[in-house]
Amino acid sequence: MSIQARRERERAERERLIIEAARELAETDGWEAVTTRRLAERVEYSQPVLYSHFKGKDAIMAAVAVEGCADLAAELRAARLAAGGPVEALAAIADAYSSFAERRPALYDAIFSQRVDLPFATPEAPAALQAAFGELLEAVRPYAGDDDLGLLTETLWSGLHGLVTLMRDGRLPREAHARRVAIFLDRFAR
Amino acid sequence: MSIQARRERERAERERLIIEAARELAETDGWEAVTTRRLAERVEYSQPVLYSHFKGKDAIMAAVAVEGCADLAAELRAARLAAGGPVEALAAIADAYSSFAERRPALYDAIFSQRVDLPFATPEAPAALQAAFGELLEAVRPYAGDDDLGLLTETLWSGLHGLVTLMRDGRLPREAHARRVAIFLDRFAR
DNA sequence: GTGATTTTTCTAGCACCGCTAGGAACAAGA
DNA sequence: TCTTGTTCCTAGCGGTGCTAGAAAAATCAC
Repeated sequence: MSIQARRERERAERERLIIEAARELAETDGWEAVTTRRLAERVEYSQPVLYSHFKGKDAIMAAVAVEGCADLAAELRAARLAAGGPVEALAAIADAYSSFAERRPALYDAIFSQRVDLPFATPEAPAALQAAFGELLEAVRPYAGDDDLGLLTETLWSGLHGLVTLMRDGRLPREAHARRVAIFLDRFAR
Repeated sequence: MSIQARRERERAERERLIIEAARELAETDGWEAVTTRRLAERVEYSQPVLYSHFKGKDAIMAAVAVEGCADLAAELRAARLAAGGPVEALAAIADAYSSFAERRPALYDAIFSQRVDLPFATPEAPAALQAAFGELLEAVRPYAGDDDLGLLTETLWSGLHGLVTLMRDGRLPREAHARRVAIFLDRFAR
């Protein structure tokens, strides 16, 4: 019995190791540098062990995404709680969102851009993801008015996502990002 | 003299052939199916000829993107001109934008999502791209108020882009898309 | 402790990718 | 018809994700 437990513990440890290696590699060199070979080398195992933990590279990315989402949720929460009133909270959460995307692009991409099969807008969505969305939702609540709160939050999220992604891959001038966000929030909350 | 001209004409023709093949393949099977080998087979030349026309696969995608952008610009323009007043025009253009992204996902991705080095927010940006942006700009103009028209247009664009991309890759429930767009436009124009 | 069995892990390789060097085939001019 | 210059293809490089089957290690039975 105990030996089975030890084995499972070791397996879980190694799984963590893989996820961390993937995240580190992605954050330093970008996702295109995250290959199964490099990953295997990092964790000091051969390639096939990765496939005993994850179905494939996509699943590894998904795992990294879920973890990263917890970080995002925490940052959003901190920003929201530190703010004085509803106006500041909305601005703070938008700022935290942008900041996360800028500081941790690889993580942001894994969560929101890369094609990776995570359940999103369903009850089966990872808790961290729901938590992050929940933070946005609370910031939006004061502005809901007659609109559906969930849909309105999704709209805010989409707006931020669009602003951030188009800016980050060079389709919108970076220097005006803050002003665009300000305009967006102003209209959103008006 | 004439022989040189014929050669250049043939070259241009073949270049068109490559771009069309890439677009078709991308639109039917997705960009991941567009490989230099398959492309070469389609145009009935060997792989290396592609590289005598384009610097690499990215450049081919960029060429497809520019072409596709002309289509988008035309559709946006048609939608805008067919609309009665400013309110209808904004709704129509948002609808046309969404519709383009849904009907021609591969094209949309090449233009707005894939990492492809096109000059965007500069004077050197392809004319088609500027034309598409210009259509958005005209639709936004009546709503500018005290805001900078360019920035405001970028914000609208970002919002639509976010809504469309998150919906299209399964991160937002598809069925509520129209309602989200409506909410967004309502707040945007309020 | 020793042999059999089960589990884990690695070696080697598949089919594919983008891209390119170097030689063969072709077309143009003498 | 022969030479020259251009065009184009064959073959191959180093890489990718992923997997079958052998080797090694750990566990169990005696």
